[in-house]
Amino acid sequence: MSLTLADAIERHILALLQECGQADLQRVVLARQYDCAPSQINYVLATRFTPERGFVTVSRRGGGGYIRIVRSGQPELPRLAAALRQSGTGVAQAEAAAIVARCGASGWLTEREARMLTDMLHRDVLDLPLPQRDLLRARLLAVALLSASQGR
Amino acid sequence: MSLTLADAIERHILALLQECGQADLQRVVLARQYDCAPSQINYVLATRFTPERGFVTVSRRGGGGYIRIVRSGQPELPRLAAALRQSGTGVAQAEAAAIVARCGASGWLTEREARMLTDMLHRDVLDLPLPQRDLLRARLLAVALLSASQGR
DNA sequence: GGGCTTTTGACCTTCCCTGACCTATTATAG
DNA sequence: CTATAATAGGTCAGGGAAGGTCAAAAGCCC
Repeated sequence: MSLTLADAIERHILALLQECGQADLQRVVLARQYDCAPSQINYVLATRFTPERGFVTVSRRGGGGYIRIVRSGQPELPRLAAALRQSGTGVAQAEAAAIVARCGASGWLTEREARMLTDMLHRDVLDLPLPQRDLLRARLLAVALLSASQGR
Repeated sequence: MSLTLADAIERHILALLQECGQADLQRVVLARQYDCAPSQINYVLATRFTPERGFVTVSRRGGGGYIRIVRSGQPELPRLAAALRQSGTGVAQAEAAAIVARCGASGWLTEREARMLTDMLHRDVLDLPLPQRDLLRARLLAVALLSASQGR
């Protein structure tokens, strides 16, 4: 559909990232290339290259200034998954729900993903006697979080 | 046999779908073409291109906004969930993966959701003896699909 | 007339893009 | 060394361009 300016710039930056795994650019230069206001670049960064979408940006002002965009893995989720796995202990329904809710609130999971997980981990669904039920829940949750952290 | 405006617009969109399997349109443009209120387009979408009838619509607002309608030949999520539940029988891993993949391909699930489900439903994760394992997988999948269908 | 579907219009939310102004960093003149 | 100029990025409010919602009016068919 009709490519907006923001979309075009997004692609440009994504292409750079594809090439080198990191995109260095100068705001005014890119703005001139696309014949737009420099702040448009900030708009693209703010709406498309957010931490929530797995990017971090660093920049420097003044002479020789630049903007650098890099893909950031999502360390939180793998770390959480590892913690769950290591503990080797089970996870109660309420505990799981709290973890999922926190991940949702901080943007690591979408609202829909959070809802799916919460529903799936309900005791009536797992339907096992108690020591095993919580263990299964822990495994499922760990796998889900790990899986969610793989790319986007 | 009176052809209402809504019917005409429905045919128009169906024709577009026939051509390319996907219909992209701009609301105001189509409204002008049929000399009607823009919200009339929404009415047609809401009454004729519903998930129940096998369509998904996505849209973007603001400059460069558009509406996209795609046919998803795949069974609707709640229906699938109900089928899984009713059958009362288990679901093998390969079967589950295929279902999830189809849902992903037709846009009912995001790529990430599909990956999460596939991973969660792996036999090593469920880790139960065989009649129960497939039954648990069926329950999990049904709940997940149902949950995913609950709004966006 | 009663109950359905269709159609419209007023109002809302979201997204794009810019311009004016601000802050940080470096270069340079005195 | 310090003050100032030059350079570069950051922020924010606001206007315009879409699409979304909802209730009320208008048709239509018993």
